[in-house]
Amino acid sequence: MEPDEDDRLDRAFVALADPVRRAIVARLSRGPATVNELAAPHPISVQAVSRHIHVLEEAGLVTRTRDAQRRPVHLAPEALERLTAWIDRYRLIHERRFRSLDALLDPDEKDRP
Amino acid sequence: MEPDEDDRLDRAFVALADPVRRAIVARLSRGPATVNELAAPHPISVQAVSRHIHVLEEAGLVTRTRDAQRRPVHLAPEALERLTAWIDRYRLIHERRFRSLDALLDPDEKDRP
DNA sequence: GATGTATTCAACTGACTGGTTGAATACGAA
DNA sequence: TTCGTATTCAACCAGTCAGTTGAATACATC
Repeated sequence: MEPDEDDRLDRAFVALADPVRRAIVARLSRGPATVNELAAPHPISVQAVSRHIHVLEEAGLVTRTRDAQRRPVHLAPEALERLTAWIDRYRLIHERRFRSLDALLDPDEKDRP
Repeated sequence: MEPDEDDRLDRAFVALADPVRRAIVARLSRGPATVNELAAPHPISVQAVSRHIHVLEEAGLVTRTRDAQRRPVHLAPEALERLTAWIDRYRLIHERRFRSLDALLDPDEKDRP
């Protein structure tokens, strides 16, 4: 059951922990781009960016296609959804618990927006 | 302008990149806990967990109170919101762009669920 | 086939990180 | 004051990671 589901989530969090990779994701949200295009804004070598993209790919955050010698990179929004799902899960558990605590301390306000 | 706003976001992403720290966040969503309580489920030393909590605190993901010699840790859901806000921002930009591309290629389906 | 461009592979390096153990601090209880 | 518990500080170590440069691969064009 769920062989590497946890692994994928972990890789996604690790991938977004790097500011360069987050910048790449931000750029890709506006459309696919090649490695060179993605490297241009950053003061690091193209090779380094290539490896960043590989990390994002392993995390399922991006996919790649072929176009002659180019390898355009595309955002894979499902992986981003998995991340927000994880975060929201615990955020909502916390919030729900908080509300019921409020209700406990202040029983008159049981039905509040 | 926004002195360390970026820094806070970065620390939050880095903090959640570690599975132990994510487990701590998950546990705290069900209510505050002491360092010892948080360390119990993990096969590492209490000192190590103490440092994990410190990282979470620096990222603004948790806060701490005093109770005699205990230092209960509480979840700070606003930081989690900042994370989802970042992710959703680019996820939505991507999705919006995708829809308008669809409409361009297939102009008849302008109003689809 | 030779050249140029886009990308990746390989080997190396310095910095950071997560773990350890041992000592220190803070506080309540006896 | 002494003892026990909770937590943190400090020094150390091994592994990981992001960057580098140089060589290799893949493809289009000349």
